[in-house]
Amino acid sequence: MASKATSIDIAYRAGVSQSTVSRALRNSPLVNLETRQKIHEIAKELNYKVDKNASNLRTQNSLTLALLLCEDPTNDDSLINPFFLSMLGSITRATAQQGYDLLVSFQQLSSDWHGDYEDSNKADGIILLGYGDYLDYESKLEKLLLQNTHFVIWGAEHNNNAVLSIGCDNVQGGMIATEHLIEQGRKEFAFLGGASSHCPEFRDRYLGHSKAIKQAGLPHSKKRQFSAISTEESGFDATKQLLVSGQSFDAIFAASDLIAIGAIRALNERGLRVPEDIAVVGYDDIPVASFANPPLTTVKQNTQLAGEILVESLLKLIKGEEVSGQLIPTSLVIRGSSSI
Amino acid sequence: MASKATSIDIAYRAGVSQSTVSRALRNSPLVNLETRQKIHEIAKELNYKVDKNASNLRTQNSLTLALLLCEDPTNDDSLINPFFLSMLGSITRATAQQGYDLLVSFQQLSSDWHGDYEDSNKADGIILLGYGDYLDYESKLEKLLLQNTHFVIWGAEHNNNAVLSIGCDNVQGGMIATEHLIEQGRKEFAFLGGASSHCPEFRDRYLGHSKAIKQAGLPHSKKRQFSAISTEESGFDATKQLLVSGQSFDAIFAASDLIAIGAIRALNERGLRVPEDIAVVGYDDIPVASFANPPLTTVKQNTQLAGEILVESLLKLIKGEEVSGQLIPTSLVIRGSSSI
DNA sequence: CTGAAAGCGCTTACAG
DNA sequence: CTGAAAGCGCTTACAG
Repeated sequence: MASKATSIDIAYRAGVSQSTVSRALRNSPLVNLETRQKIHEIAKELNYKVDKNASNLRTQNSLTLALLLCEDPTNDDSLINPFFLSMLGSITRATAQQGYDLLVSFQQLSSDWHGDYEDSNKADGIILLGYGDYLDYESKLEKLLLQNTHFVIWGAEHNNNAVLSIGCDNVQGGMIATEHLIEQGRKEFAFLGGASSHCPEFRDRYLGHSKAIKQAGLPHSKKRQFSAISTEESGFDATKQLLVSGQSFDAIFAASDLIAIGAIRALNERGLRVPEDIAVVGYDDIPVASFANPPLTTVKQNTQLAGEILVESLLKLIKGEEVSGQLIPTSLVIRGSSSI
Repeated sequence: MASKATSIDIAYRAGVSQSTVSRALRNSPLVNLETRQKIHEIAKELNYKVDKNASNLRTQNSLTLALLLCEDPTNDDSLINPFFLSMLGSITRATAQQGYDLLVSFQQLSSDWHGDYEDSNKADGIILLGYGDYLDYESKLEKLLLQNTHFVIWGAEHNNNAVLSIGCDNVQGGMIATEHLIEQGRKEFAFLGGASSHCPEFRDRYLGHSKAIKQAGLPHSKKRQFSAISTEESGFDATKQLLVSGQSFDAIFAASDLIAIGAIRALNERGLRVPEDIAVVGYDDIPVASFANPPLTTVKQNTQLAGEILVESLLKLIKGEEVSGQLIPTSLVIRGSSSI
């Protein structure tokens, strides 16, 4: 094939200088309207597209964002948390809307990616998504800050104020889930999910959960909290532990839908019916939730909005505008697993 | 912050020329080992990363692939077919393994993306994924070919041999699903999914389905085929139509899991039990499948392998090596929806 | 083994 | 409103 057209080819055909072509294509008002139109026509004819590498090199920005999905290495290789997949969708859309491209990468928490994307001018900023162990994260984030990398992270608020984090209001989510269970007349609540600072999102859900119980004047016991990571298996195992613990309970609030689905399986195996014997509420509203048996009541995070805010905030950060972290409110989706 | 380090900064500190730095960083054996090591050290110290825009501009390639997900505009904005999401995961991984970056974009079939990525030198090649109407596609693909764009598409074989397509063997998939139903003693089969050339993947599944029935010497009737697109709603509607059609049937083979799940819902509403009254088999093995009620028997596509082959094929194409389309075999995952 | 130099294709002050 | 020119940060023939 003929090699790709350049702005010089266009200049030649239009009988103007290359600078004028460049201006015209960027719709500079400096260029005579007629000339501009003619140049646009020729560009279309030649199927010309501005070379991104050249223009980025010149302007020193890339109009590209990088999305790093940090997977928990404990997870199966082929399984990405469906919640993140949904976020990925909304981020892709939001990025495109702003006229940026999106570079996507899955990273093990262990790998050495800090700032790689921005340093090599591949991206103007980075969005970090991940449910990994929070504390392992810390040092990497520090390094990113040190390098003045532009980044936003999805999740709980950060101890370090310099880190811009956007997340759903997990405390509020834990509250509305638990309040709903209380309204259903439940009295003894188990919580499945890590409640330590290793996973602040789960911890905050637990905090909201506890708060709702106390506000209702019901007895709260830490003994009914069982750690789990966000997989069906882990939820299954945690529920087994709960069952053998001898703790009595009539409701489970799981820190994620996958945990909740594992819990339902464990309950069923034990001959317990959901919701008649035990009400179950999950978190995330992943696609599977509505197809679970029974359909899962769950706390929905507005991924559409979250993606938009994440992208907008990052762009503001890049442009040097004022930005602050945001908490996005959650809502409860009531299905069969919690109400008879 | 200090502005980003360049190869000149390194050259200055190392007391060599910038060309030598460039060579050393690319590990050229031309450069003295000692010098090379020193340069690498300094680079690390300065947190230097080769500027991608500059090097890409110079070498005229981008070490980037673009993934275009073409969504059916009929779909809800926020819902991406879970099968594609799984493909996205495997493609991301395969791309990274080959040392390439991945640009991801969701496109409406209607938008004017042809070759945009490659023309602007943002990517060396394009992977197309999508369940859209096949025929609408045609003209775009022709254009891509005309522009000598490097691309692979996921899906059925193409009429136009010049188009490199990688896909699972849909005929074989349709066969193993149906053979399984026959083994279960079923005799009258309904097929849910479009069987026209608008959607060759579904059509091929239908072909395999029909073939298996004929091979078993069982009666085959086109009247038991009902069109559906890959959504739960469409599966629900198609099953309603099937039910009012008066056709008798004891098994349903759905062209996708989402269709199958919709079918099960429609059957249940009608008071029919799965699998006792009607056996159901789906296609894709999306995450939801194992959580369906009953768990869905389905044809599994090896997305891991598919992603790898897609990426490898595209890279070969880019490098000008010999490539040809491939059919990836499928396997059957037997669950409760088809066997009692 | 190393350096000086050209050039990838743009954008944008500067001069007119 | 337009053009000539510099320069973004690399890679790589060319010459030594």
